[in-house]
Amino acid sequence: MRYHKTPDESVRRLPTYLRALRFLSQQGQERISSRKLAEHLSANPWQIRKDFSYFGGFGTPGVGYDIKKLIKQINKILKLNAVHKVALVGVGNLGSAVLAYPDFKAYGFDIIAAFDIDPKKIGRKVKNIKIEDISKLRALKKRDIDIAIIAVPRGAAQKTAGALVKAGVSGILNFSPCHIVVPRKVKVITIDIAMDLARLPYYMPASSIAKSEKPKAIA
Amino acid sequence: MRYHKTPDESVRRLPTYLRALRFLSQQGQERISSRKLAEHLSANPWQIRKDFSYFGGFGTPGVGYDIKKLIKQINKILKLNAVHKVALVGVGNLGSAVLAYPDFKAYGFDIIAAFDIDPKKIGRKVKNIKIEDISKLRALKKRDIDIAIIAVPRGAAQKTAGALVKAGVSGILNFSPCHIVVPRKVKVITIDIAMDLARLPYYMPASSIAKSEKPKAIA
DNA sequence: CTATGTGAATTTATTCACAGCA
DNA sequence: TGCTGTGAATAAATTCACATAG
Repeated sequence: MRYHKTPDESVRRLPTYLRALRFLSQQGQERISSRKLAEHLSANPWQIRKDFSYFGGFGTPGVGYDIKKLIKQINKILKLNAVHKVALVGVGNLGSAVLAYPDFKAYGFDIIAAFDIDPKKIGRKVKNIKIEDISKLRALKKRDIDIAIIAVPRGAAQKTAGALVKAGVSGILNFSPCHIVVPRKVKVITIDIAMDLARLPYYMPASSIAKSEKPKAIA
Repeated sequence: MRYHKTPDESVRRLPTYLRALRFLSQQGQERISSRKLAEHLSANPWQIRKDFSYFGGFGTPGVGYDIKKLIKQINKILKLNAVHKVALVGVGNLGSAVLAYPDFKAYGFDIIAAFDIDPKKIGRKVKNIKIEDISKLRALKKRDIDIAIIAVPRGAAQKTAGALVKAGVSGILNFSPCHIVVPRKVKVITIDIAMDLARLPYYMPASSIAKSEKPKAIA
């Protein structure tokens, strides 16, 4: 393996490989070829092999990949082989759904703290986690929390992000529908459901779009 | 403007431009330069200009872009200038959060139907929408619904997708944590929260990762 | 004979640099 | 002068093709 800057796109694909491999492993499968894995994901075999090769090649020529071993390797690459303690900020509709999301544990994420600004919510327990006052947000680092999930209204998102950075997190998953600015050392991934929905119609055939148009024609 | 195949990446960025422009417009701003817009988004001016140029260039040299006009243009490109009627399938934690998500209306999406398999939920009203039996899912087309949101458990996702395709939708936003297969003419965008969270640690400095590791060292 | 791993070729996307308009 | 729009240059990602290992 020569020197390669790993494409960001490869990193983006690794979790989906992981998801598929975990599924196959649970089905009792022990080995898989890049071709079979590609079929399973609607992807191409050479893409998968290339992606793995950036990190060193984990397969056996003529045989394929050992699923369990591959899972371990990907976990290691993605730094998922240590448990990550996570704080949730904002226990509204979306925040509550996040708390109930079943898959986090499987990938090594443990939500151990939740914060809200609403006095009616503070002190209540959701999914065995006591909701704390958002003003108690400092010193997450002392509690070993390095990742936070922001699920507060748009107007509070940037302030929350600032507080989280001060509190020492180095990764943020942002569900608030806005761009947030943080120091370079902190990684933010924003999920804005409306943004994803908004690019769906572009790919849909025009004929399929229901004709209930607003009268907003462009000259 | 010559012939260009528009990069998919440009299409992915358009909704975020739209989000920023809507915000600026609400603040009462009427014009903006690519430089200022870029600052607002932590992006580069030339990227923004290039993105717009794929669709024809909407600005005035020496002046900048008329925000309202630009919003209309982007809406048109993304086919958001007609209302899209949307069905939600699966009214669990995440589905309920989606129903309550405030921004859909602003982008022209109207969730007018919700389906679930749980008899206890069927018939109940959530956010003014009566939950229907999932078996009633056929003929969404007749109700002018061209987009569906899947928020059912993993095991039911592929079956649901198949039913939706049969029912005539041509766009699917999939929240179930799995890859789903549909005919080429149907566009699927999958949001798997765990997948996004799973690539966060990769970008975090190793020193920041709490050392509560599982004893799963690789040889 | 099968399936990986990887340089090289190709395609796609980003960045630059500047011509031309207001 | 200030800012857009866009060819050309550069960089990044994907795909190919095949040498190599089991």
